[in-house]
Amino acid sequence: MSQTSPTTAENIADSPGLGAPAQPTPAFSPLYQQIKGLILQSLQAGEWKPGEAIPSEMELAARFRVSQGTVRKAIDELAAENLVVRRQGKGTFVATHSEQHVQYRFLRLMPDSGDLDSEGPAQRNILECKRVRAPADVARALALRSGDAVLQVRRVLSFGGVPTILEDLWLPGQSFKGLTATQMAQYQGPTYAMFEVDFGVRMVRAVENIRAITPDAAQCELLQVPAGMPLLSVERVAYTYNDIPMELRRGLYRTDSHHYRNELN
Amino acid sequence: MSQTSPTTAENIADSPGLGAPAQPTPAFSPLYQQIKGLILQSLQAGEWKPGEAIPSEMELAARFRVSQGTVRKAIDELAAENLVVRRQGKGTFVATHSEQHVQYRFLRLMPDSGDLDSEGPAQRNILECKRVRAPADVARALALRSGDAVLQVRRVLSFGGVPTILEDLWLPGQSFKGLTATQMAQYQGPTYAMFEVDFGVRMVRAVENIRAITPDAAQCELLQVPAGMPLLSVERVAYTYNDIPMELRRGLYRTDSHHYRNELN
DNA sequence: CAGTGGTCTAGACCACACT
DNA sequence: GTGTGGTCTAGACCACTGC
Repeated sequence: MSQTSPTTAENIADSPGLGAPAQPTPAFSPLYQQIKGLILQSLQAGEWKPGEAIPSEMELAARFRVSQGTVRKAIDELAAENLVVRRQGKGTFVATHSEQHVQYRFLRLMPDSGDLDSEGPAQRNILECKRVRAPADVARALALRSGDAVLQVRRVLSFGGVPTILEDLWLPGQSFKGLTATQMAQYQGPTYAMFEVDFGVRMVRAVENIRAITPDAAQCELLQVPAGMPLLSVERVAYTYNDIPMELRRGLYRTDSHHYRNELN
Repeated sequence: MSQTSPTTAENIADSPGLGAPAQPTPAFSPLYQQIKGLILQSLQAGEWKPGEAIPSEMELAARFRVSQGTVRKAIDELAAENLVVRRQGKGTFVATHSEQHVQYRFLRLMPDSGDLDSEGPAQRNILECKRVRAPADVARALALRSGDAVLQVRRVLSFGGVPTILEDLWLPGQSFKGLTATQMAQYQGPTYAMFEVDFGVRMVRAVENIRAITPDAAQCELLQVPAGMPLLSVERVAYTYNDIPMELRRGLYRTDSHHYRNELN
């Protein structure tokens, strides 16, 4: 394929036999972007599970009838977005939360000295896990209808025995059928890893809105914190593939011995 | 150069005649990394000023005796780090804060609806601008010795007439000789742009530590906020090329009508 | 039109991991 | 050794900008 058609509005033929609904490709985009899109579809469709290797660059090049370099550029972007991890000599793997290397994928809280791992594993205390009808704000964040079933989990995270985070999670009832408090409590490793393994839901990005607030009496009690101590309110929406919101999380962080760290580039 | 020496520990000859102290290149790295390093040196040395175009990929390839593709990969990384901006058909330009496209380069505060620009230009009220001897904590953050001269600026930023941010800036006295309150007040556009234009200091990245705090009486007064309202404490260290810290900034943000927004990938 | 960055290819070789 | 990702090259053509 020596630079034949690609520049004008034609796109790669939808790979047949995959059962994908062949959604119409809107406009022109570079070949490697189209390849990226196709690989993305396979990731979403679960053709390769988190932690598994995807086909080699040569195989993909053959499948899509393009050169290896083009596939490479597509995978480069997927790797830059943390959807995929390259390992020299071994292959390219679907990213997963189930690896201790990336313990706290989205948690930006750090002890004032050292890092979270130096404080040992977090203790998770599940206070509640119930099925409720989504309030308006929760429904809006999760792109549901008000009143739809959602699971609500309330828990306290402690580091080194000190209660540090109080958070509520809301999850679409549809996707998280059967989630129980014991399941939340007993699973070893990141909560997002459990979502992958038990529910096939993989979070790929998140957005946080942060404020300073004064906790109410109940919140102070749960965090064993004196009344009036200001806390960090962190509202996070986490998304799966395709920008579908799959979790709303409202956390209160103690910031007297920890801080929220953000690196700006 | 058909793949001759590059893989073993040899590195590119230091480009002669540039006056650079030819600091010894430590170990092996891919060719494109070495090229990236050389371009970086030129950026640091000020061979091309912010906003200016750097030589074309072909020119750089000729200068460094490598292929255009190798230069391209080097520039790709520099662009990913926001040190350089590519513009198709025009060239590659040294990144600058002096463009309204990137108004608030490091400020993550957003109004609860809309964005900062929708609130019109921020009003800056300079309260103080004085030369002081660096306290221990400031000195540590700026990699100075305790007692070294630093400039301290205190100001209030208002959006739509509402005081929203109270912040103190500390700058190394050495690099910011002659900075005055009127200069801070009169300059149109981003403060970081003024640093570039007037002092030749370009900030390329920053790290922020965030906490919830209760302001003292003086702070409440300055922000015209009731006593006891919790505020976001944002401590930022901004770095120039080579990871040299050049600014410490301690800000207090109102988060009753705004929030700190962070996107996690 | 010429010059710039952007895309695509094809082939070579290197570094690494496994067997 | 074989297979994987990683680097490097050389050459072609496309898309955008400005003269």
